[in-house]
Amino acid sequence: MAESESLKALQLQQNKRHSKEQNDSNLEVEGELEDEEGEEDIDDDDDDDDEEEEEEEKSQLSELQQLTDSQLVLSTSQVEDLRELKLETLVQAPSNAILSENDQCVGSQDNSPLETHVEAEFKRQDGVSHAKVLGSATTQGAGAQIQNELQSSICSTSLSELSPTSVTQPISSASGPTLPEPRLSPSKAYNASTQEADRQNSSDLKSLSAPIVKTRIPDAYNWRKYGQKQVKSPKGSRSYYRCTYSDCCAKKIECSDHSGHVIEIVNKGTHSHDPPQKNNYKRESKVALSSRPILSNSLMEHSISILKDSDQATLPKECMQETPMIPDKKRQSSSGSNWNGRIQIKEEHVCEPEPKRRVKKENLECSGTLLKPGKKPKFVVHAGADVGVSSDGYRWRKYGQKMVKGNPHPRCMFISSFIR
DNA sequence: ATAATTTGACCAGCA
DNA sequence: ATGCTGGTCAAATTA
Ligand SMILES: [Zn+2]
Repeated sequence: MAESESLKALQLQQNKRHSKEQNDSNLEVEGELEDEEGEEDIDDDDDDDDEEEEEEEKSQLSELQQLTDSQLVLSTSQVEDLRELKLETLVQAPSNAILSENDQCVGSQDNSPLETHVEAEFKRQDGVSHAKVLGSATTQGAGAQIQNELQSSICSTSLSELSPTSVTQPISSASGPTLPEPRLSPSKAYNASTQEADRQNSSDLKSLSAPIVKTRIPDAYNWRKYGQKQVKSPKGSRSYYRCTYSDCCAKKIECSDHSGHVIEIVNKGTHSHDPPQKNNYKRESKVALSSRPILSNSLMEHSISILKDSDQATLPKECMQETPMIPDKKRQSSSGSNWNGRIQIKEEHVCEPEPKRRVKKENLECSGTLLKPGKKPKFVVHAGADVGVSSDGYRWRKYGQKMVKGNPHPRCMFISSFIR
């Protein structure tokens, strides 16, 4: 077992190294399964040709329009809306929507293959610290944050109806106009971050009737991946993302199964800001074009389970096993594609920040004088005048200044000017 | 040149 | 103490 695992890992790595060659073969493979919808997954091979990207996107868009038109009634004149709506419409649950104000939901038909589930699980544990949770369960406003996030894929209205125990109910998603606007440009950070899973998918995915699964749940925020781990027990991987917004400490963890499908997303912490909304960028349009369809593809055949929780301790591993899929079937799938497409989204609100935080090495160095080889100690002192005695007691002379992205303030470089 | 991702190492908590 | 695991860091790599 272990051997096969490592072998797989090796292969994966090779895939990465020679992704382009791999792409070719993958394309062949995919070719068999999506003759008709093949156009949708241009993203697969667009690594090389930036130039054609746009054109392809345009054509893709028209394809999209056709597709969507066939599925539901949309005014095609509103291309913008269409782009946004694509996702939601696809995500839309069958007609038995709970939603009453389905003005927002563009006429959903039953032919959508997909269900959307909202699961809320609130386990009361020993009473402590869960008042908050319950609060958020019963009052809609408890977390604007949560609302925001949920809204991006699911109608928020149903949330208020969730019972405190554990509910799974199909709802109609698509909160069209009410969306804070969308998941837009996570694109870059995001697309890239999916690559690994994508590659896996492209090889494993064969038997799925849908095109490529770009495993990514849209949300309006930009995430940067800062870690990934292989996990054994459910066998898969876990990706760690952090919100790119400065000073925002929101994180999320994506758990994928062995074939790279995201089976669970855990949101940790709350954003200290509103979802980014940059429509003024030129690139944005492009990005939007390319990213939205991708996302929608990914969601087409999924069910999404959203699971709210305040504390991971309340959700032991059982849940992990519960959610992914029916245990019986999961094994034998020849291509590992029996994954039933359910993604669980979980909200976690940690009261106290990260008890687990690793101690910064700088601190270690400072205190313990143990220096990693090749690491230089770094000291940060308060800025003073261009020349003069700084708060560290030494005299520095400014010799440069540059702007650093993401930081409104310029970075000034100082050189020690020896005095007496 | 710059920023984002990958990936092995590291740390802390737990059994 | 030992090993395992989840989470994070950061150098190297990639885009
Ligand atoms: Zn944020």
